[in-house]
Amino acid sequence: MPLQKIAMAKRTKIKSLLSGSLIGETVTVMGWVRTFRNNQFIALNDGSSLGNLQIVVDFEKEDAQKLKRLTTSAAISATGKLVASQGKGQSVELICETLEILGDSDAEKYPLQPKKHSLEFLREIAHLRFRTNTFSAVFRIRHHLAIAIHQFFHEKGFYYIHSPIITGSDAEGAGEMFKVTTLPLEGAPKDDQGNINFKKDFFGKATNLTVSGQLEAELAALAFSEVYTFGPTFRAENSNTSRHLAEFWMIEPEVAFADLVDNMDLAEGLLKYTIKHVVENCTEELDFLENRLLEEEKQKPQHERSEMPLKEKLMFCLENDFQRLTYTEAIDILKNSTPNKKGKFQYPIEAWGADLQSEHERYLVEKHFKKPVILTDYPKQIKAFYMRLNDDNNTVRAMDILFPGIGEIVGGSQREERLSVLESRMEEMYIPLEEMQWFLDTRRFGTCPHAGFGLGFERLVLFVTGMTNIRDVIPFPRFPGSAEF
RNA sequence: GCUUCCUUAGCUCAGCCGGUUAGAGCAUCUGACUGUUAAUCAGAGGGUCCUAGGUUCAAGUCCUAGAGGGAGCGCCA
Repeated sequence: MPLQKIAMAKRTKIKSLLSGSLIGETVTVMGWVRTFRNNQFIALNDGSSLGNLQIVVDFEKEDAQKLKRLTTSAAISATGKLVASQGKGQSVELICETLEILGDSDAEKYPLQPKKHSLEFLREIAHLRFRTNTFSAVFRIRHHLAIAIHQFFHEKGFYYIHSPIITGSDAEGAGEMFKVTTLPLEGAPKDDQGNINFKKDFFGKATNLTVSGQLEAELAALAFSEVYTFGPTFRAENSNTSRHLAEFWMIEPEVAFADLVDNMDLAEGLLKYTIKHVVENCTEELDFLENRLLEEEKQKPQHERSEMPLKEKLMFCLENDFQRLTYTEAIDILKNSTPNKKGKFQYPIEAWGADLQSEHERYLVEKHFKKPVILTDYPKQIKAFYMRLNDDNNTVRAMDILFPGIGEIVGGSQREERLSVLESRMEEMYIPLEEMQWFLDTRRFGTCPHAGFGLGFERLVLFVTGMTNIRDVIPFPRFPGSAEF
């Protein structure tokens, strides 16, 4: 039967065929050829699962010219009977009755081969890497994590708030911002002082891409009690690491009538809920990624290998409480640690008040406690203006969650709800008060204790998939010098 | 932004102390085989050795600069 006579909607997804319940039925499948072996066996993938469907063609009856077009990544439609497989590698297979090539794929030019490619190479052809097992597993898990996050908050009665992507506030204080303007780069209108006159710009003022939805989420939290945002955020920092992106997705819950302990409980609960969701719903993908990692580890020297396979690492994270301690306690541990005494730290710990470097965080998480760590009550000098000042007048009710291999995955705090304290903190840190009156109104009209945090979505995806470069867990990564596609 | 390593066929890599016509596996193409599992077997084609200078009788190999990439650091999520 020619394709035109089959409604596209009549196709059956490969995932449901692989479950075996449709054995004996005649079905139509559509997908992309992964391999074509022995002039008989097509491994077909349609993205519905990691597994391929084996399609058996009768090369003695089929047109030889058509079979030559069954190249890697050609799109085809096949109709036939689903039967139990005679071969050993799969439980079911489709005995092909009609075969149609929907889209050819020139084998001489197509860059992907049925073999291992380096992640660096695939990053250069990010538009095609969806078609590999590794990236299909990663992005399927990314989807499930996003769904789990919404589900978690919805079940708890949180409302999903859409904070703006273009922001008129330039005092969010979380990093360099990308400017948004329709003014021409050359010959932009100037004011009396010779500065660019943003009154002539599209919005009548200077605007930027948001670096955080937190301040807007606080406005909503002081009406809805419990809200969260989940959207893209942008940082124009020149960060060249495997953990930073210029465009990334962030989850920012904000809760009224909550303190720092509630905040830590919420964050730990969210992380465990979403990881558990993936463990339960993405078994195939986790198995694949775990094996991939094991293969990769074989190439490495002993001391660089990770201590646990992927799934064990996730289960360990689910089954153990995160280690909670104050910054001050952490400094004591670090001061008395072997690497500090032996001068192994590049930045030795000498006095209270120093910001912790990556090497210190890694020591605490990977060597000392060997599990996720929540650090609280940092010196006020190294934290943001909106964090609640403790009675010691020295530390703030901040918390960072540190994960093995990732570092900081969550940063949050109980917010400063006292207007006068907040105003004096803002003055100390040179935050322009006059531009932040809308924010300060929350502290004027029915202020209350509240807390919230930001969770870096890609860092969560990194942890759950075991990938090591953040550019491999977002479809089209943006970072300094690169905005392809 | 800083430190460090890398760049040789479509991909992954070898190429010794600077010395003849730069190699392998996979992929591709041609043929054989026909229940394969990254199929197998035989054969063929495929190179701006990242770019530009320099040293040298001689440079893929040494030096300088630039471009691209990785890892680490800082900023953070």
